[in-house]
Amino acid sequence: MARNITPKDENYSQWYLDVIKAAGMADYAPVRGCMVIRPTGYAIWESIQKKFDDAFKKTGHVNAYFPLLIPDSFFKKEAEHVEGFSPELAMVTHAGGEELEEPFAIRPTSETVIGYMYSKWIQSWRDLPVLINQWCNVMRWEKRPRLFLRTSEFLWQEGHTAHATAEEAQEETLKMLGVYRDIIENELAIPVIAGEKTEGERFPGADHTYTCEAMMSDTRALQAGTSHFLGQNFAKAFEIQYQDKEGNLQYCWTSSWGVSTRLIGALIMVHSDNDGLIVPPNIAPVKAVILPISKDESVAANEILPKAKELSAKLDEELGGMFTKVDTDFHMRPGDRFFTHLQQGIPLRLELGEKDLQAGTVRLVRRDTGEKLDVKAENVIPTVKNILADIQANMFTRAKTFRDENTHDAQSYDELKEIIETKGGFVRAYFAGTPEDEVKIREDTGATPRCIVPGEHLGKCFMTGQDNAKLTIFAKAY
RNA sequence: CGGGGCGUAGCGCAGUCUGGCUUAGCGCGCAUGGUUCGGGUCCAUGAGGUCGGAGGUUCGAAUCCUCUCGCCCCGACCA
Repeated sequence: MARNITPKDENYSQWYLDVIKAAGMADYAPVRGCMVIRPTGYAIWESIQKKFDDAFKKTGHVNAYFPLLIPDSFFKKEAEHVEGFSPELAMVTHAGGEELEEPFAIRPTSETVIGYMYSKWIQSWRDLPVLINQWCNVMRWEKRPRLFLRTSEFLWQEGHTAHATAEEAQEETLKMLGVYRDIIENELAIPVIAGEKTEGERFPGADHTYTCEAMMSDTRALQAGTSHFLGQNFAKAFEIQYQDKEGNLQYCWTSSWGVSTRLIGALIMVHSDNDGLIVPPNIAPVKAVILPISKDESVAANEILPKAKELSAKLDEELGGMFTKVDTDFHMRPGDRFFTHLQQGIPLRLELGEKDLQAGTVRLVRRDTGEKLDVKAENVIPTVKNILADIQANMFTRAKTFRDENTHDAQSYDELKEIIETKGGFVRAYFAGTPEDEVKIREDTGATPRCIVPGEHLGKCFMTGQDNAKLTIFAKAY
């Protein structure tokens, strides 16, 4: 058992912070609510970034960059957007030693400035669609920050698209939701429910908001990615207009979608254990670590190390990239070296010691299950490939089983309250209430509607009693 | 912003009530040497502090008083 990590069931929040610290992923910055993402954490972000970026490019998007500072007045152009964001804006009021005539907001999201630019760029139906993404940092002055989950500044991508028709924009919104779902499930091994948000949980300025909703290992919910159909709200606010084939001036239909470094928080809370971080092989910057082990440092360095390097090179070639690492910290005892890699979440450890050399084997140890396996040297490469695939699948299945076991149905409001209070987790119930009802539910139970279950699931609303209410997931959320 | 707590070595803390017995300690970590070595060895030696800051009381302040800065937790808030 790791001695530097508080057990989950003792204090979940502390466990989460301890895992981050033990893995060396992040540290607090001198500015309140801000964090430094350290190399181990940043490598995971780069790995996640690459998966998404490749998928965006495949679906026809291109990257661009818009400025960090946005004129304050831009936030006043879309009524709901103002209301949603002004409380958490950070402003630049002085520059060059003088007070600015108009303060600049540090972007909390870029719909406004991108809308402004799109209105200049888009003239004709021939200019559409515009499919642009940007990777950047944003700032939202949150009252209660939490590493990776809610920091004042965070890294993310925001896609912003403009289309000629509502149908096309809606299709784009759902397509990107699907891309998110695919990557979060198949690469991050986090099962999600990809559904629409209720009115009260909608993005300020959107007509429809969709989410990938995940369950953490304490059964609370986390929004892991969102995609918004913005209708013509921003097009009208920023006059994003084009001439159609008939020569008529039309407003565009826009969408926006984003995932952030919050996904790293999700990764930690879904998969990790009391020994520390666990990263799925598809995301792990280092998929396997090879440890030459010997009582005699010179034997380790001169006799075993070359074999370890050879094995590493072969594996990298077979796995298609630099994905293994050889541990040369011979001055450390094996136990210390094991823990270092364990806590960094490296999926697989290959031990190459004198005993293994004599037996002609390599010992493989899985991070996810702790299972140990002695494999004949000639079978190491195919076995590693199989085990990595198995770890990936196992992590997803394990998370999905956990989520399903902690999902319950409620027929009435009383039942919903009771489940939230006693069992927690996701509660499915038919709901057709107003945003005011959502507030009441939150005040009564602490839970909020996370999303509407996709598909046609209709029934009688537990709150209003009306028919054709949609099956909705309620949970306490981060 | 309301309620509570805390600032002493890189981290976690004791000492503060009852000022002097501390040259400000302890654990972890770190450095060096030895020992050990397949899931966090053991031992020795050592480096590391303007006790958050300013002012005051006193022969004497980490300790008492005043002011001030910051952080954490709970609540409110959080597309």
